Amino acid sequence: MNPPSLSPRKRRKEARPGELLAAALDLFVARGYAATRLEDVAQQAGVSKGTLYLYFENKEALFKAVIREGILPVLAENEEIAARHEGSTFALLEKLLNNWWLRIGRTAYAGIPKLMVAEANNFPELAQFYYEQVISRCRALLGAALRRGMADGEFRPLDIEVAIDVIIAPILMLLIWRHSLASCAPREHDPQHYLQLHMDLLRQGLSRSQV
Amino acid sequence: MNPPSLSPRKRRKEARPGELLAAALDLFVARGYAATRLEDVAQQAGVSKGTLYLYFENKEALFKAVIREGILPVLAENEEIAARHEGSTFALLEKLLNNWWLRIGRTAYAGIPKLMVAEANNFPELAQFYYEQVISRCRALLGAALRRGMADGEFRPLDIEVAIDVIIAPILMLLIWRHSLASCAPREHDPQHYLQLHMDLLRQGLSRSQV
DNA sequence: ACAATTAATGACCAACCGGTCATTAATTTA
DNA sequence: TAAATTAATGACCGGTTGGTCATTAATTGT
Repeated sequence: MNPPSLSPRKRRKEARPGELLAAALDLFVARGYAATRLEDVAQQAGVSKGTLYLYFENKEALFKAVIREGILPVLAENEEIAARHEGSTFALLEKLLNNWWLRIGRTAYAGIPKLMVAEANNFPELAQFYYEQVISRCRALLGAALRRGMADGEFRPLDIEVAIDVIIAPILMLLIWRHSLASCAPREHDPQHYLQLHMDLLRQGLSRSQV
Repeated sequence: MNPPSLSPRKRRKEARPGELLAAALDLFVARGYAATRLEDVAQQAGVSKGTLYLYFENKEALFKAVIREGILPVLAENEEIAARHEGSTFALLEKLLNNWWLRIGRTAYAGIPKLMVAEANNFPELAQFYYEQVISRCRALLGAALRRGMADGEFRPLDIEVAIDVIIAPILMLLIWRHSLASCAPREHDPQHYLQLHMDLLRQGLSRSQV
């Protein structure tokens, strides 16, 4: 039916998974989980749909692999940073934010939080996975930092669990906005500037002594 | 084919649109725009799919009608509150937040921001509509308040456009969280408590004089 | 009572997509 | 070189859904 062997059908067992994961990240982030067709993922990775199923059991496994390969290592890195840190707790918050920006915020992985928010209700399996693997660890990390800051009097006393949410919210919204309605807005804001203002408000808002 | 007139086929031209809009809001919020089947909307409103198309041209028109009927009136209300307000600007922010909570935050409409974020990329038509009708007006309202607070020295000087985003972020994330991954979290936080903490941080973070 | 009007129905269509599997062919082994 | 192995393919299946339209029947007017 098609011209014989016009397709350069090469066997590259080692490279396929990585290329499929990269294509999957791109398309999942651009279109969401449900709306991403596996045939498109395969095509963008330069293989056929059948080949994708050779390397990943199904759509869900493919998605989980994207998270595992891309997000979890950065989390481990930030946990390491917190463990090694000496100095003011606010400086630790800045370090964590900075590394997060370099490894997630400015990369394609920045689209994952919006995707999870968007699909959580329709794919509870995925939501559970993401909550346990990513969110709970993030919260634990930030919670420990806040406790540290309050314990030595750098921060004023606050409900830790609630404060975690309030503090992370603008950071998450930055990503969510840029991956959803930002295209409708007349002008794009500078993310560095946005994060700077958030940290400014936070420095003054958290402080115990009114500097 | 089916038992004759077992169905209580009643003609209720006046009531149908409202009932269809209520059902649509419920399902759109629960499942998202793309994943909501119009047959389910019709069924929940007690009519057949054909009847839905008698009152709304298509899925998009149905969704826009939900926004128009439910969200825009509240926006007008808040614009009115701001116009009439006298007293400190921070008190105005509290008034606006309070009315927003009563009319949107604690109702089913609270699910709309998550829906828009989730579907914006795949339905640019809808995103444009929402940005122009809702978001730009919200931003204008908050921007005017911030300008007022800075002009009379109550707030310290900040980049208005960026501050709008940073300040709204935790409020939006409250809704987004509750309509997405909250079901995975072990314990539910009290939204009033969350908003209170946000306003506390903000009062101290925005203030010029260090009270 | 009977015809005219129109609200309401639901079978149907075309398009779409996750996942399967028999077939093809690149590569390795002997 | 020939046989064995396995990477890669793509036609196909079952299930789904937005939207259409010919038909049915509730209501209204005379």
